[in-house]
Amino acid sequence: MDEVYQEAVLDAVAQIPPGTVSTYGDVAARVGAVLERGGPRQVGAVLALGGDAVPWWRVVTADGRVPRHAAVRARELLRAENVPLRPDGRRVRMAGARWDGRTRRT
DNA sequence: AAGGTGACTCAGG
DNA sequence: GCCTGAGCCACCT
Repeated sequence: MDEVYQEAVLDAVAQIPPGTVSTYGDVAARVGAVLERGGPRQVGAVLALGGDAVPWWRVVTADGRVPRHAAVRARELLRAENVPLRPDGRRVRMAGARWDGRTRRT
């Protein structure tokens, strides 16, 4: 199996700084830039398996919605680390919370 | 080989 | 703002 890809995704997610978020597409792009494969859906697939080991709640859809399978839980966690949410609290304010991938930890 | 499915995304109505 | 349809990548029947 594609352990390499899975590890790359989990690593990328683990590097998202607290208080910020990335989209599935962003993660897929960072991983894909190196491995030349995968896509947003693959990122989701990986998180579905071993996601509990990383801050999965910092990965949201392109329009700032949190993953539907655990939306409530995700909103709690995001709010807890001060991620800017829209007034209704149902979506993340992408303009202010989106991580650009530059402050990578080594 | 062909078709279905999904923690996705983008453009249209 | 919600629903569709098409595009997408990998995996399963």
